[in-house]
Amino acid sequence: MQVLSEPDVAGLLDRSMADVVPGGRGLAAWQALLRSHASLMRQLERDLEKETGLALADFDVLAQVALAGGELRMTELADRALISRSGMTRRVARLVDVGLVRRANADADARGVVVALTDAGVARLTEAAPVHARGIFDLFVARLDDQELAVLESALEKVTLDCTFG
Amino acid sequence: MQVLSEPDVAGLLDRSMADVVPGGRGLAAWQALLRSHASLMRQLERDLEKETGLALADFDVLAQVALAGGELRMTELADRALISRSGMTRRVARLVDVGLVRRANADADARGVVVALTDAGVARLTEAAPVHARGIFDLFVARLDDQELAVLESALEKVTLDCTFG
DNA sequence: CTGATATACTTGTATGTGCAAATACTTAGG
DNA sequence: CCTAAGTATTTGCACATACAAGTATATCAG
Repeated sequence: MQVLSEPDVAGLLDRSMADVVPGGRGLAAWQALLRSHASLMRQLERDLEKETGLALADFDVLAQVALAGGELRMTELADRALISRSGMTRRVARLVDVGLVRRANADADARGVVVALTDAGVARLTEAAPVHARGIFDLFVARLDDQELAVLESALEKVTLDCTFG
Repeated sequence: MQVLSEPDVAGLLDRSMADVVPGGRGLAAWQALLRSHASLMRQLERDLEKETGLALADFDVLAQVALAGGELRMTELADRALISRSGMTRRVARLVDVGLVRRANADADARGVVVALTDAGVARLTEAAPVHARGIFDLFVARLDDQELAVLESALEKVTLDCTFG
């Protein structure tokens, strides 16, 4: 069935892209980035949830606080976890409810809040970290050689923007 | 302030990782993947929304339908857009409301639905595609050389899983 | 033809998200 | 001091999402 007003819908995108991106160069890499990220995150999320009952988003908060040495301000936490400040407010609220994290006033700034791990949070993180590490290793690191990892790291850093949002 | 029950929270993760991932090999690449993806998606989403009023998620539906030659089944569309089937049901419903897409019964399967672009959808896609293509080019393709793009493509394909969900 | 099982899609439900506005505090200027 | 502008965080809101269960159709064994 030919529709006269849409003579070549299939080529529409190809042509638009080709006009802007010479030869479609790099588009396959871009799509590989989208697909790999989506599938890896999905799998890691599922595995972690199933084996530890912890959502990846929540694990990330615990991990970032630990990596920072035990406590972090909300804004810094949001930046490192790559989500909005308001999103972090709610995540932390949930984690406080569950008792994995506690909030305290920042020493020198009455506006500020510092988030720290509770003992239960440390215990939970200690239990979950190896599971997640294992997942990253099996699904990502182990499938790539040193050169690929090195190129990935440097190339992906080149295309990383520092757009905070809020 | 030393807390005896948490002697070295900072090292907790490093040690967990090191136990599983020898030498922390590849972790920097993993983090670069997370950061680059988050920042790029955010920026592309903002730019497209600002310049065309179209959400990236909606653009993606139009683009996938066009790439497929004009029409696609729901399940196939969900797979290609990397979201759940139920999510796609709602996305398409929104796009139908706005008039960018139409639904029809699949020819040989009364359970099936095919999604196709309306004239307005084609027009909108034609307008938005160059904007998005330009964004991908400026933020991603142009910052990398041919070898980096080639390694990215092949390496990221190696770590892509085919985990559909629903 | 019939019942069992599989597939395509949608809906109920709970939850997570970002933006913009609101709140509370801080800092700089006069 | 005291006001204006800036910063840290939280809420109102609207919306997007996934999972599980539900509905409708298809397929296949006997």
